[in-house]
Amino acid sequence: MARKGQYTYEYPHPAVTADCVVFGYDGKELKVLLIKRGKEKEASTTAYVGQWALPGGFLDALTDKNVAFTASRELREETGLQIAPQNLVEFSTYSDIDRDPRERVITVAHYALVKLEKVQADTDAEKAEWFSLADVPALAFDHDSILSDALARIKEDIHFRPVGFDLLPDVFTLPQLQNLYEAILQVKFDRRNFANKMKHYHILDQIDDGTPRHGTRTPIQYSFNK
Amino acid sequence: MARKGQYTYEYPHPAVTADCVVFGYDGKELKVLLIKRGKEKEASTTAYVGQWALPGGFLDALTDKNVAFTASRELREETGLQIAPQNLVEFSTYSDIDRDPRERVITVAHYALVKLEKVQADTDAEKAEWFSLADVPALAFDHDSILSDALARIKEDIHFRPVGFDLLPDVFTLPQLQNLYEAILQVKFDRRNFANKMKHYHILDQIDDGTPRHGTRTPIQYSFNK
DNA sequence: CAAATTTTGTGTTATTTTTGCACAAAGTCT
DNA sequence: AGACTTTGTGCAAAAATAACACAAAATTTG
Repeated sequence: MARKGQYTYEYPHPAVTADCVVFGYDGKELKVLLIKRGKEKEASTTAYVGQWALPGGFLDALTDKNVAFTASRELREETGLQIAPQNLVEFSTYSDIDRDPRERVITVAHYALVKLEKVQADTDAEKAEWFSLADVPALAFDHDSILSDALARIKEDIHFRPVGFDLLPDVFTLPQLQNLYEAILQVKFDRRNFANKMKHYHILDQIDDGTPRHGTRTPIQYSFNK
Repeated sequence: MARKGQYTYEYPHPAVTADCVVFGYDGKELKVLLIKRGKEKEASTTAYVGQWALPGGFLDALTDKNVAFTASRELREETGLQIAPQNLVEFSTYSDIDRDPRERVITVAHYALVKLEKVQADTDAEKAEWFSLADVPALAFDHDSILSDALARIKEDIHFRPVGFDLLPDVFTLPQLQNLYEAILQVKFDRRNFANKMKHYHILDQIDDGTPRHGTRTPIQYSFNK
């Protein structure tokens, strides 16, 4: 462990952290991964003990290649999830002078989209938990703002990037895809128009098309191509 | 002035800076404001001396309310331009471990759009200069990347925010507005379609409509409403 | 186990938005 | 004076979007 007061500078330096808003989708609702603060004994983690917060932590200024790397490393340490730095999308920086009671801390916020089924087993239940958006408690620091900013950002990004790729299982149904869009955008779509639009993009491969169907309740399965 | 080695921390801290990409428009081309490094004697400004760079500087961790405030302050100090923090749009953070040869420096990049005619007189010609995008020289640090990222970001934002508001004079013409869009998006529009679309948004007030016109070369003048 | 309810797939038409295209007059340049 | 450039204007075709109903399979309910 580092000796106290080892690092000195001519001018005051802030601490820099990287936080992660990790979204998953269970087929019904959007979920976000939160950690409970203070269970781990980190010397400097003495604020907001016992409160829920976004996973994240301090940049190691000597070794972390960049803040996305910090975010990835902290996420693994705090939740067990392994998400590569290039899959963490930086969306905003939070730098208000009083946002952390301990010292000046700037945080660079990232979001990530994961296939819940694939990572749920990796989640370290001792420290981390998946919350439905409606059930998210009051969070530490300014993490409420960060979370709502992340949601707003995804609402924009969904128009340009195929968010479904990342959030849905490899095999999924059109109702699932539509439900995901509705969960993110908070709107309702007409089923026929939604299906037509998706077909028009040519990003879906129909998997099971052997059965004769017309009027059925078991939906057709699709996968994304490319 | 601060005594050397006055600020000590248990863990290494990076320096944090805020940089500004300030865009202006002269009616023909997009311009960007650059400064020449090293003319001012700042103790820590010993890298890339003599090179052009984006204006910006170190966060004062003890007094700057947030990084937008830092950006605004440094912009004023380095170029003479006064742009309020809320008019600086943060768009990305640059944190690669070797991006500054002196020490670990994280920079939070902002962009701003200004009416060139209004601010050109304020620009401190000793230190700062407006460059057409085509004439921008190689920049210090990773500022080339920052500039091109800023341009990419504006190309997206122009679809949602009326950037013309900020870049054009209070009174302007449709050809000017179209030329601005073409300069930013690097495409050509049909004059009739462009005019129709703009009219459809109902954001333009026609100023001089007393004269009988049909076929003319002096374009109609408009202003933005609201 | 029968009836009611929910869920799914499918196609056409109307509306809106976007795109492509031509000419005549005013000003500028030579 | 003539040639050239710039500006304003409108309609028609094409594309994208939005509105809309029914029949069969599966599940739930009584």
